[in-house]
Amino acid sequence: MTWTDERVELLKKLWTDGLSASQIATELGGVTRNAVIGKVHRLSLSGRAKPAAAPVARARKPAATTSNGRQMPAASRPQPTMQRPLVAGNTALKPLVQPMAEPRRMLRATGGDDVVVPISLHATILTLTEQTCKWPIGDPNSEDFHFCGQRSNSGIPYCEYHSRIAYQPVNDRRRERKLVVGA
DNA sequence: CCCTGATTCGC
DNA sequence: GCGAATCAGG
Repeated sequence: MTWTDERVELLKKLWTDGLSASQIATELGGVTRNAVIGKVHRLSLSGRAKPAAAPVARARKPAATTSNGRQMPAASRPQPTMQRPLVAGNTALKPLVQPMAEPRRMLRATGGDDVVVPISLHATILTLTEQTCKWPIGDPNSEDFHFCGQRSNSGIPYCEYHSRIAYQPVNDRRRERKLVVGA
């Protein structure tokens, strides 16, 4: 993938909007979060709103050699200054995607299994990753719409509970259960 | 373990 | 310039 003007612009927008590098990478497609971060640095738009933040000097690896046989010219490495960083990292000011706190609900299946439905984490489309439950909750047309957001096993789009609903065995004859889903 | 951004350096 | 590897940290 190449960094076209459009992609760079989108990157800038999403980054300043406070999205994480991995989220931006997903949004852009064809790039990893490392690529995004690298580009962000090259564009010099790293510190997302941290006017007076002291630069954080990071010492990397003490090791002198890597598997490639790289040698670190330790003498030429920039030395840490005496400055005491006020804050490390810029994650703190990252704007919350969800301003509204929703009362959490517990739902139960009504079939008698007495299975507890996971608490909704109010995940949005941008919050979802490879291993967050993508079970939709609520009316997609509503502001309140969100996803389950529970951790799911690798490669499985739903959490344990919602997998059961999603992948009900077809052979279980007359096992129909009216399930209260969504909110 | 999942995630976050930061950094280095071979390409 | 690019981004994988690797780091430190939550």
